[in-house]
Amino acid sequence: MPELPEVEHYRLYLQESALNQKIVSVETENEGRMLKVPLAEIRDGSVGESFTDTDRIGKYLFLKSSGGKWLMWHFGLTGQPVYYHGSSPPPKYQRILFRFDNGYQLAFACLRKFGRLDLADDVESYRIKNKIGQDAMHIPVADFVQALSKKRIAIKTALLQQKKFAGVGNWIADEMLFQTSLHPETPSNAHSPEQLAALHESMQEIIATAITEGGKQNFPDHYLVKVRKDGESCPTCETELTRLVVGGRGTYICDRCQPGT
DNA sequence: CAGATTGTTAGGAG
DNA sequence: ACTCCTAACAATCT
Repeated sequence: MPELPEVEHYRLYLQESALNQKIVSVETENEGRMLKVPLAEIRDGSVGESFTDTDRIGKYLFLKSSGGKWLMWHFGLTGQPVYYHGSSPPPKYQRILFRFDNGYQLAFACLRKFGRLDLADDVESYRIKNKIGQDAMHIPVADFVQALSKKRIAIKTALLQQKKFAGVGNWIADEMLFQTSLHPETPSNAHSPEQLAALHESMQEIIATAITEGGKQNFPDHYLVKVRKDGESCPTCETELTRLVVGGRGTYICDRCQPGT
């Protein structure tokens, strides 16, 4: 669920709620699997400090600590930050908790525990070390075209890889291919530069729309995402949608609008 | 109840 | 060393 636009919302949410309050503790109950470094290191970088800034690359969110380190949050499939007052009940599936000295707390809630918390010296070195690509919102069209021209794998699988550019997830990839009338199983390198440029433009448009619109109900009617499920029909031609599995992920297409080669 | 869901990665094959 | 593919991960919903 949390793809680039949702993580951007999380970033703005934290920017406006969780900054500039002294952190008094970090707690977790047996959720070591969500920590990529020992809890003691997270505590060392946080307790007694406060968060002073936010950043984001693709689906990776960063919170700067006044101690100098950055905390990296990755939300996996079901993760969510929740800022709330300690007198309120905790959110469901709270896994990791930061307490502030003003009585408020910041939870990493995560139903399926695929979320991850990590420490970084700085955002750019973390990006390089972990081989995360440029943010999908900011990658120049030439770099985008070049990245996809080299791969033999299915275009949809290529779009989901975070190493060339980061932030595209399952529904955005389907939406991009639908809007450009491309078939998800066509080899990435079988596309013309013009087709790839169109894909880039569609990616920018979808991400920008998703960030400003927020909820999926507010997307324009011609978007696939509004009807992206079994039994629904194509917003353009009303053909019933087809479900495929591409690279192990559920994929919806319109056979008529996206015929492939 | 079997199967799908979602993002990422470890592991293995070529 | 590289590219590509699959399965695994957790927990819930259909």
